[in-house]
Amino acid sequence: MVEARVTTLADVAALAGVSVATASKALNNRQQVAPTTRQRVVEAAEQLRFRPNTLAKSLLTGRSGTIGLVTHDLDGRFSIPVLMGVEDAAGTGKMSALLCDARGDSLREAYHLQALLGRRVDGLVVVGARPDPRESLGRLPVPVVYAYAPSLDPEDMSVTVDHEAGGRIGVEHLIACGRSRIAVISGDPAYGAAHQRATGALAALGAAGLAPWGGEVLFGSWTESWGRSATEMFLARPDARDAERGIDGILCGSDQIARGVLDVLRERGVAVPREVSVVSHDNWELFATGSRPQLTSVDMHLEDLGRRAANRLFEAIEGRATPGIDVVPSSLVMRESSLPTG
Amino acid sequence: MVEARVTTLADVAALAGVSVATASKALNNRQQVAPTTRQRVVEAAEQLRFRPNTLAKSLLTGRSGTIGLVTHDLDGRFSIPVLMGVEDAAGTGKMSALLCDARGDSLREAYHLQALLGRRVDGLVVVGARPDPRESLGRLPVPVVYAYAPSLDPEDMSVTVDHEAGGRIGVEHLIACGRSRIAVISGDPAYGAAHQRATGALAALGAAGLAPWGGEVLFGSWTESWGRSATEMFLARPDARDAERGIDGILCGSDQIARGVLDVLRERGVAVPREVSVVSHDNWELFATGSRPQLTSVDMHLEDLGRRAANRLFEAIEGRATPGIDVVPSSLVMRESSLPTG
DNA sequence: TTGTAGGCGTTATCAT
DNA sequence: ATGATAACGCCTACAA
Repeated sequence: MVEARVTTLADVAALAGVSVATASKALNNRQQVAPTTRQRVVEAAEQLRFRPNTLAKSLLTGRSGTIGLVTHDLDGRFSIPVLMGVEDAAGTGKMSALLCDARGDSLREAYHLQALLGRRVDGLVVVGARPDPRESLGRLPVPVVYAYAPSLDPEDMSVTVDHEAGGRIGVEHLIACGRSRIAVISGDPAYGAAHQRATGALAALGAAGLAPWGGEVLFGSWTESWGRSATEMFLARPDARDAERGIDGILCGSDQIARGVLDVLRERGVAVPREVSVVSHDNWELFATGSRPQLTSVDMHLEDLGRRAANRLFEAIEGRATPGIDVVPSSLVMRESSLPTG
Repeated sequence: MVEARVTTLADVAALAGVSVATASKALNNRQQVAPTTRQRVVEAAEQLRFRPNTLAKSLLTGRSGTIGLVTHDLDGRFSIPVLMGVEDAAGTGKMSALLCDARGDSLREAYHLQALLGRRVDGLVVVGARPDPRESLGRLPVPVVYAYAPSLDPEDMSVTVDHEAGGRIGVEHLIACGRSRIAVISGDPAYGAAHQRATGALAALGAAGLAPWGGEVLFGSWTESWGRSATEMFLARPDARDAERGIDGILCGSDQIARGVLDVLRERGVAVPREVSVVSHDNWELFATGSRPQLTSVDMHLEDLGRRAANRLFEAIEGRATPGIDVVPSSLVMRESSLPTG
């Protein structure tokens, strides 16, 4: 399709036979213009498919109506929902989002930052690849909100997840299901989240006077394969399936891990949820609902997190900045892998 | 963090004790400025952390250095790699991308379109939620490239996937593995891709003088659950595991379907790939490598598709538009679920 | 080598 | 009610 020339307000004014000033007022619903004139201008604008040049307005107002979105794993599982939330919050207003993928590289991040600031974004949302706290970008000419991965500087604005609470919620649910011999399979120990979830789980167990089955939390990776290995390790213990002392619940660090767990349990003829109840983290629909049985999982509400980040940013842009970390509570999504009560 | 005031070229010029014109020349490496002056200007710029206002330049040049990205399923599996490719191609240059999620809603799409055109994007990439052809946006003031979902108008620029070839490739590989009794489990019949992949598969079978095992291609949905059901239907046939006439290969419409297929085959004690080889589509790493055995899968090279879309758009922006559909070839990624030869 | 002036498209102010 | 004009920040002739 060939491009047509871009029409300007001057074109509209000319066609309507008025000055640009009048045309501007007419189109912006200023009250100092005759109805008939306004009508003529509006028609001219429509006829010419006039679309005001936001850039010119921005130059004048100093506001671009644009925010910068810096992500660190566009291909990852966690950035996307956050981005959606941000986009959602922005879309409902008149904000647009410039997207950049820095891929965990701080040089690339710096480069993109320059480009965004040059485009005079009104603010920035920086989405981390992993939940671990990150370096602050420091003092910038526009407000910044750190999403998912909070900033190390408490004076910055961050919105993140309470992984410890996630672990707690998972265990509490298992206990509520009447389980007391609960094994905990966490993920990659290089991630703070793996430890925090474990800590929360241990706390909940402790509060009920329990200890994790097998004596300790297992760390590995966020993969199905690790879920399978860990489960096999557990089942290899002589008392694993003992009616009195065997496992009756498993908390997994992610849906993928849980997926591996379920596969092995099925192979070994362990009934889920009757014999062993399973709860996992992330509530990744695809994994959680594709499995048999479907997974009960802790949802981090990442899209909500993104929306909050955006809204906090908008407030900061309006001059009402709120330093500190905002924690979005997780919640449990119940499915078949854990039966409430028995 | 508190915001600092934004510095302008005038500030730099003032600090350096020159006119804005000279400052501009100095910073843009124009050759008509004394080295010492340039030095002073550069230092002033650095000291003030000067960052030229791209918007002002855009107003002047008529180029915003920005492209609009309209996606229809940010949460979906297929948009993201395409977006990554686009972002990648843009990032290497000096283009930035404005991201919008229209969520399959054409009203929302129109709304976002207005916003993007108002921001004077230099061009647009429209990414479909599904591969089926879509309505053209028609004549717009900037070039548009349709990615993944091609435009119905052949005069538009589109970059898409050859699903038929994908189906063909899958079957040809199975045949090359020595398989001849190949069942085909496709996906949701509401998707053109489901039919095209099936058509390609049938063509390849026909070329080898074969017909699909069971007589026809099965359509269902893109889920694991459907993969399981379909497999059970096949295995329920009396000759399914006959050494002479039984299934020895399965082509699946997606990795998720294949996942379900593998699960049931394992449960029934069917050895993969020895007894039955399995090939699927999409090559979604997470699914393809998490399964046992890992999946041989047809990769659509979506990131490459995104890059191509972006590059074609950039060419069009430069005035070298190339109407028509560009098809990115798929290729096979071999893993354990299909053994080459036997 | 440096500075002055005009203009990009829009809005707001101030005349008319 | 309408229009002329300045201003936003920058770049590029052209003049000095």
